[in-house]
Amino acid sequence: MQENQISPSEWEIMRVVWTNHPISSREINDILKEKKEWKLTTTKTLIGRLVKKGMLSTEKQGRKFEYSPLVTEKESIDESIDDLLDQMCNTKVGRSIETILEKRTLSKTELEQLSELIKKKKETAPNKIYCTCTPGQCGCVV
Amino acid sequence: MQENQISPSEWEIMRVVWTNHPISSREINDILKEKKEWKLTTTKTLIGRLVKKGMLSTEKQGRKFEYSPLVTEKESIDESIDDLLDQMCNTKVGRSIETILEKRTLSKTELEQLSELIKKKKETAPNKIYCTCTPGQCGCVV
DNA sequence: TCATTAAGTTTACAATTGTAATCGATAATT
DNA sequence: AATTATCGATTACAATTGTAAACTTAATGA
Repeated sequence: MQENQISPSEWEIMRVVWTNHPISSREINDILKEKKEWKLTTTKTLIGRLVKKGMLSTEKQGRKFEYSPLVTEKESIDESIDDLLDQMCNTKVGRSIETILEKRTLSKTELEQLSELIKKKKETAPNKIYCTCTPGQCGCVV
Repeated sequence: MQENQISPSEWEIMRVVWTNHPISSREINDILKEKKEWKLTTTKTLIGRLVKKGMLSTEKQGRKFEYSPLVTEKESIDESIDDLLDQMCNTKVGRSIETILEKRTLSKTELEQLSELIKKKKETAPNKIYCTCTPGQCGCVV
């Protein structure tokens, strides 16, 4: 199936480790206590899977283990976004960004940065986006 | 687990049906022939699951069935995006959009529309985005 | 009419994921 | 030293997903 992605539950663990590391399984579990009503063993299972997937490193600290991330949060987020966008036609990406912008709140600064970036992109932007979908999977007239 | 989402393989089917409907299972399979080397039965299984999930409607047309979408492509795309963004801190959304813009090519028209939208959003944008993450799951200083 | 197609349905089976109990080793406590 | 509390590791088990064979029924062609 898919090549070693981070599942939603695993993502919860990763966020904790990205924020605090090195960190022990108990500490991870404590942090997630209210949000997810997981038993300690559940947390441990997820940690184990993340270690096996190469997402977390372990270091024996005395008798216990301390975990640290082997991938960055940005990397992982970007990958998820890519996976998502790869599922749709190129010509739908623009509209999707619009939808995000409509629904989510960004700060003035963030919007300003986006404006800048867009201005720059406009210089080299094509007049038309070409669809590369399998014929029959999108209605674009290329 | 997750509430009736569309899996990647199912998504392939949906794209075909969104583009061409009503459509029969054989036609769907023909369209996907080169992209996915699925047996006809595989296609049928996926169609069956989508019908069960309420994503496709069936209509008996003589002896065979014709399938049509019960959800729109935009709805589905937006939902996927929401699921993804919900996994991250509010304060990371802006940066994520930037990343998309950097990596994907948008047309002049699309960029123009985004500019417009951003301009409008700026009027009501806050100076700061507030993080609502579980403490310990992100490093934002709120 | 009888065999062959073709449609959908049922069954299958491994991998992934969500969730957790149990086990074995080690450390801390009494 | 004996007991208990902790760790990580192993095992468990159902739901979802990817992928497909087998089955049933109805239609079509010989």
